[in-house]
Amino acid sequence: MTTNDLAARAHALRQQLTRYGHEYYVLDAPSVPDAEYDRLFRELQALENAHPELKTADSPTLRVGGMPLPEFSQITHSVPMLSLGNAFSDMQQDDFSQRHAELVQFDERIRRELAEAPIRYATEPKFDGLAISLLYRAGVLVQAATRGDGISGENVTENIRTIHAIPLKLELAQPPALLEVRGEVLMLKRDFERLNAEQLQRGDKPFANPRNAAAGSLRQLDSRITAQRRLSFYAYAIAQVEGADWPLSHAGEMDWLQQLGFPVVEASLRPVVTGADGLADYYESVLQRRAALPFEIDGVVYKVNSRAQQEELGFVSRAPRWAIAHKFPAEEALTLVEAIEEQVGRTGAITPVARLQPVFVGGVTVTNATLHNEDEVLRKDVRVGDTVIVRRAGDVIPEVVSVVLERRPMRPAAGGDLFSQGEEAQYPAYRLPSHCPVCGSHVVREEGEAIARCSGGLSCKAQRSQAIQHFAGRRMMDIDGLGERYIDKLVEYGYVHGVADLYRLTLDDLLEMKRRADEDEDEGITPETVKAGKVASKWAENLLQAIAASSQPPLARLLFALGIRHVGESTAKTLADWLGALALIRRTPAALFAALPDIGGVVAQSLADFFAEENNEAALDALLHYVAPADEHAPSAKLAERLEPAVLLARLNIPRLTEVRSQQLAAQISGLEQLARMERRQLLLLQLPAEVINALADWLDEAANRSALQQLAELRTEILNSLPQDTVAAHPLFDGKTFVLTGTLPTLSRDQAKALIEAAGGKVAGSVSKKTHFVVAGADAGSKLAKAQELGVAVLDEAALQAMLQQTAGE
DNA sequence: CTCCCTCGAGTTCT
DNA sequence: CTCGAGGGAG
Repeated sequence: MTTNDLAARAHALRQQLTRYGHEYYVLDAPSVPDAEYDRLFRELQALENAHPELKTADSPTLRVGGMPLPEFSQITHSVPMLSLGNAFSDMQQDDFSQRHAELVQFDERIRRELAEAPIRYATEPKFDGLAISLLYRAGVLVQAATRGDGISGENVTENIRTIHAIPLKLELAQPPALLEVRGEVLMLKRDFERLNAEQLQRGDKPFANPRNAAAGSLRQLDSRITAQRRLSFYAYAIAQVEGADWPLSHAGEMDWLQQLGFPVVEASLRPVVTGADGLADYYESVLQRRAALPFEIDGVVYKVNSRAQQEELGFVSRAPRWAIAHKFPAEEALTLVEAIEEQVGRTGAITPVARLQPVFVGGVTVTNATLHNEDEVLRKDVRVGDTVIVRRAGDVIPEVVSVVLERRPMRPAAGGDLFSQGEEAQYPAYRLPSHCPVCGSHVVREEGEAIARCSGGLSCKAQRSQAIQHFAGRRMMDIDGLGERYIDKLVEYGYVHGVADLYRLTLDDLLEMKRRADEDEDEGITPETVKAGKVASKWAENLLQAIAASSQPPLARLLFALGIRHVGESTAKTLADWLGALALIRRTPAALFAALPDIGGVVAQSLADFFAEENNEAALDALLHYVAPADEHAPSAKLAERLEPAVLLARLNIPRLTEVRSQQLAAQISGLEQLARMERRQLLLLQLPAEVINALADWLDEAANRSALQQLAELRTEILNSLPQDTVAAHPLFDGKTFVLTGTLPTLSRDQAKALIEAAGGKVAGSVSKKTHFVVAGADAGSKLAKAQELGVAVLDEAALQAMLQQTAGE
């Protein structure tokens, strides 16, 4: 055969196989026997292997998967994958009338917004699977991504290609230039059961539920494994279309998707209904059919059918206002409280946890449920030995709903006190221990706070171990391979006392620790031990490398990693941006911290306390032997305005000295240094109410206060002198303005645009609110643009932004 | 002083 | 994901 003949044959085979596959997997109506399909498939495979140049992006041979990937790459969604709001309250299984009332409310709200009636709603089941975005260019599947955080997700194209129900190529002579389809990957109940049977046969662990099985299968780096799992897909939305007409209603979208070859849920499960009654009928009917459906669902979804109306309704923060999820009541189960134990968190927070008799609810076996805090336990009056109703709240975290009092071992006497004296003693109400269950330190509950804390600080093993866990976390120092189990052991056996010790660990330490840990848990030495030794040394080498690799973190990550109370990712970034260097941050007094944006009295004091504490100082010094922030810089030029004497005075917590009085005071003195030297009689000359002056004088009479003020003044001068001298004055059009970026800009990346705006004195925020001054929108802008238009916020494109920036040069 | 929003912290299971 | 606390605006 000539090359042309071969190409033609390959093309014909692909067409034939694609058609047969569609008949089999989407239409569920095969027209040829499986053997015939297999024969053609192998012919194409052989042809492509012999002539790799004949391979195409839409070939059915891709369905068997390819080489394992080292990791998934990240993909930014050009249209964010939003989550759906849920306007309905959790309720009992069969509270029909309340459900109806809430639907009427929902429908009324939509009608009010649209000033139109009645409203037509497209409906569909809410699949319990994984949301996926599929991108087709010129009709060929080129990219598939998971939802991730909604903004960016993982590139799972290879795996998605192995799902036969997903077309690799659209059934159109003239496909749209661009089409982005959203839908759900899931595993049918029958495929789930078959997979679990196979898993058991192989001696592998079965999956807890179809959702986990689907997620586990899709997240395989080796797509050949994904190919062996029977995953299904249902499309439910279009995110982008170019080069074709976008249907005018949601139902129209669904019909079009079906024509294009996408599996969509059968028509009787997605009727277009009218008004609250229509929604209620639909809800009840799907609830009835739930068990008989081939896939798992956790509720239904209502969408305003008309796309024009959808646009009119727009978005609120992260969810469309024209689509809403109506979840079925969470499955509940009864179980026994075997014990109530306390966990000690990183900050010392003591959390009571109910240890439950294992019970299968909502797709997983639940054995623990948090009881949050003392008040919560008492409010629900959960006691050891009680039978409780458990459910998985928000679909994830197990929750004790209530106690079944009738089943309490000592039944209360009818009409009388709940318990007689003796019974009360036997089944006592819960009491939070007065001493930490781990280290025995006192448990302290601050006035007005819900949470009680262990006062042991880092001398408490639980807190120390979790402080190290936090330090190693992905968003902090990102030390891979250092899991909870090993950290606990390293602390327990005394290899690690503080975070600095991590950097002193040797290969021998790690292997010894692991050996001891294994001995403690398993019984004795197994024949596997020799083999395990090799695996262990690999693990230990990797870990040492990961630890070494973490020695030059960005300052913000290091600060976050220190685990200072009230200092999370965002506050750490503020500190790094504004103050620039750890050495400066370490000697910054509370008043100066509090002068920074989004840092108030509590956070500022927490910071100052942390760095003043000797143990922390020592630990930090030790750490700095091994770790140096990579991006330290001079304080931000913008700091100057934050260091105004009036601002600092107001943050010193001097009695009676309010914001206004601070300004008046600042105007009358030449600087903080002068104030720090003033005697009472000099203060009396100030133009301020006598009581303010007296309070100020009393405050200054405390030697500690006076020297703190003196030091603050000196530090202020020092910082001002260290500020970059050649700073251009902030751009008047940008200074203090808040910008929000959305969509893809033609030439600038998101980070570049952000840097430009910040350099000009502007602030870049994540979401649009009344306080936003400008929204910079690029291609495929999503909800933020809609929100901006809704709030009447000025919208710029990249060119307009550049033009605004250019005006700096002119001035 | 009172709202509203953002940030921090805690949590379960595979 | 959800709750509570902190920060800042009105």
